[in-house]
Amino acid sequence: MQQPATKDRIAEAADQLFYERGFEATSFADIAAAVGISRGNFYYHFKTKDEILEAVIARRLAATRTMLNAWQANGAGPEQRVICFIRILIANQAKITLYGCPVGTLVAELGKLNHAAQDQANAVFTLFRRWLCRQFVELGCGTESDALAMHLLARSQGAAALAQAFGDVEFINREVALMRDWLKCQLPQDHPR
Amino acid sequence: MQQPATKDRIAEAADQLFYERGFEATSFADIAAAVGISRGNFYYHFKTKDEILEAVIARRLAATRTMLNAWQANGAGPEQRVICFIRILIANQAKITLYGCPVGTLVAELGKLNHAAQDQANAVFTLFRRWLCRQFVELGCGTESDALAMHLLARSQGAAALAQAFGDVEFINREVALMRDWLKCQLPQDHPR
DNA sequence: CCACCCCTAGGACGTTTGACCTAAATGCAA
DNA sequence: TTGCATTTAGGTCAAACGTCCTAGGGGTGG
Repeated sequence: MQQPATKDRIAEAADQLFYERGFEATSFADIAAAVGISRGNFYYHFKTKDEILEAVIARRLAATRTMLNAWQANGAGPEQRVICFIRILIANQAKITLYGCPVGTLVAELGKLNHAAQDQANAVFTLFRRWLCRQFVELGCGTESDALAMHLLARSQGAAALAQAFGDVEFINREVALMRDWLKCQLPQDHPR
Repeated sequence: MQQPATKDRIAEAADQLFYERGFEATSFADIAAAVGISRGNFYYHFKTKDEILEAVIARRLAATRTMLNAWQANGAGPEQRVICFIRILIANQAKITLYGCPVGTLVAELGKLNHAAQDQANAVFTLFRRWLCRQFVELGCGTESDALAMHLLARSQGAAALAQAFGDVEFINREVALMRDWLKCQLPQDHPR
């Protein structure tokens, strides 16, 4: 059945365009042109723009879940798993320098105008937050775990934001190194401040 | 002469609306309605939307310069001055939780569509960067000073981004506390507190 | 008193947007 | 074959957008 093919191609193109140009700045015509289909076909699959947004967010949620599950199952310990998270910044260096963090910029944009899908977009953050929290729990950080997860998320967001602002790829590497140093200091042995 | 009055009122209203709703999402009519003037009068003062954006950025640049100069002149040492910077997050807690960082969100938005004014908006970041760098130099951090400034900027951006995403005011307080702790650790040992 | 000019008001323009519709073509499956 | 899902190409619509124009108000200077 080719039903999912076109619908997925639309969601994929919309995903990319929403990331590169923003949600509001991307028009139906832009997406249709990117996929190479007619506007009519477009409405056959998605009736409103918000529907596309939901599909895009669902896509990102699924992709994030898959990635986190893969890390969870690859046999490494929690510290290595957190390092996997930190390394996302390096893996996506080029795009982050150009467009910032896909999650952060979308949440920020939707939040500015109280868009209904803001909570859904935020769910991606929550996914990372809970996953990171679990890693810190396994590392023995106890009740501090959620705070550590939030702090690491914030560091990532900040690194992405400034890398985009200054177009500085190298800055990401420096921040990643600092995060890895910070992570070492959060291990139970030297945890107490 | 009251010539600047209306022009400034427009820039002020646009500044606020660009912050709360974003640049693209704010229309001429929105700004005109906020100021209480007609769209025609509007065009008399600003011929294009980009002109308003430039005025808004100029406003923010001036306000930032004034703020930094005030801190520079208030007699405190460089460490206290950096703490002044960190405290911006607390002073603007409520708005940041709702709309994020004014500088960061604008730069991110303009960057997404290669807007010509992106560099001007970035200048606000550069202002903070250089000012912070000077403080760290005075603290004796030497060649690391600029890196420390960038790092602190990133931490602020991250704190603002996540506070907005999760609508969590308290998170800002925790990040501010962490930044102050971090700042203490950056002081060379021989530097008196 | 008149002329001038800064300021303001309100409407008109051309375009684009998201949304909707239609009629017909294509292809696959029962 | 019939039937259904998919795709195409095009047009329409109201609303909103940035932009632009003109007419008039109101004070100052000559």
